[in-house]
Amino acid sequence: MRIASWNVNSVKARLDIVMGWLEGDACDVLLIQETKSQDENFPEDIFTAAGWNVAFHGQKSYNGVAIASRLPIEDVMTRLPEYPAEYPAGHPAGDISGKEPDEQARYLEATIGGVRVATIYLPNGNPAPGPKFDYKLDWMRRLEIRAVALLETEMPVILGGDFNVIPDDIDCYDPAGWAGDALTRPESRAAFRRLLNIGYSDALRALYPTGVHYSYWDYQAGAWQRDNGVRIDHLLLSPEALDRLEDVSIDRGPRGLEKPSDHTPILCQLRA
DNA sequence: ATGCCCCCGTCCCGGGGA
Repeated sequence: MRIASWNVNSVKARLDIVMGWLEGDACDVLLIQETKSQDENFPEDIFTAAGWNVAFHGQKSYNGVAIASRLPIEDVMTRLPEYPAEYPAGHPAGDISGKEPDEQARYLEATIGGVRVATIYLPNGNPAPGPKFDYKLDWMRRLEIRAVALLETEMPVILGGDFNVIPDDIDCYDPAGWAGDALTRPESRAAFRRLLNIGYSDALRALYPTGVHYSYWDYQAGAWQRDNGVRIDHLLLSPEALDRLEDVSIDRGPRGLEKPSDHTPILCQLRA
C-alpha cells in the first residue's frame, strides 16, 4: 500500500493538479491538508467519479483536511479527542486540562486496509513567541497524547501531514535565517522529537538518514528555482508500520507545474 | 528591515500562510 501526504493549498484551486497526480497512479491513499473548503463545498463528486473514496473535514477559508483512498475509509474521526476525560491532569505531555476543544479543522483519522492513518495540519505558530505559538505547542501536546493511545492499539499507524516543523538544520536551506521562527524553535523541535521518542519513526530519515530532502518552497523570491526549500511534511510510522516500510520518496514533480501548491507530496510504500 | 506570492471571502482589501 502506497500512502502519500500533500498540503495542496486549496483543494478547489488545485483540483486539476491533484486529480492529475492521482490519475497517474501515484498512490493508494492520499492524506490532504489545507483544503480551505467547507464540507458542503468539497468537490466530493470529482473524487468519487474518478474512483476514489474520500473523507473530509473543513471550515471556511482556512485549514481543512481530507483523505482520498482507493480502499474503503472506515472509523473516521474528525478531530483530536476532546477535553477533559481523555486528558488527565499531570500527564507527562503537559497540563492541558480545562482548555477548550479545538475548533480548527486540522486533524482527520481513519482506518484503511488495516492501517490507522491520520492527516495532520499542524498550526504554523508564527509569530513566536505569542498566542499562536502557544496554540501550536498546545496542539502538539494533544497530538502526542493521541499518538500514545494509537501506539497502544498495536496497529500499524501513519501520522502524515504538514507538521510545520523543520526537524533539523539540514532540513532548511538557510538555518541561520530561520533561527527563531516557529518552525525551527527548540520548543517545536523538542515536541516533534517527543513523537519520535515515544516510538514513531520519521519515514524519510529511516531510509535516508543524512540527505537533503525538501517538501516546501515558498512562492516568493524564486524559492523553487533557487531550491530554497524546507522539509516540513512528514510521515511518522509506528513500529508496526515501520516493519513494513519498503520505500519513501518526495515527488518534486507537482511543485514545478503551473499554479502549483507550495508543498509537494511525500510518499511511502508499505509491504502487504 | 521589509516585501516578494498565493488563496479566500462577497471582496478590490485584509487576514493567513511558512
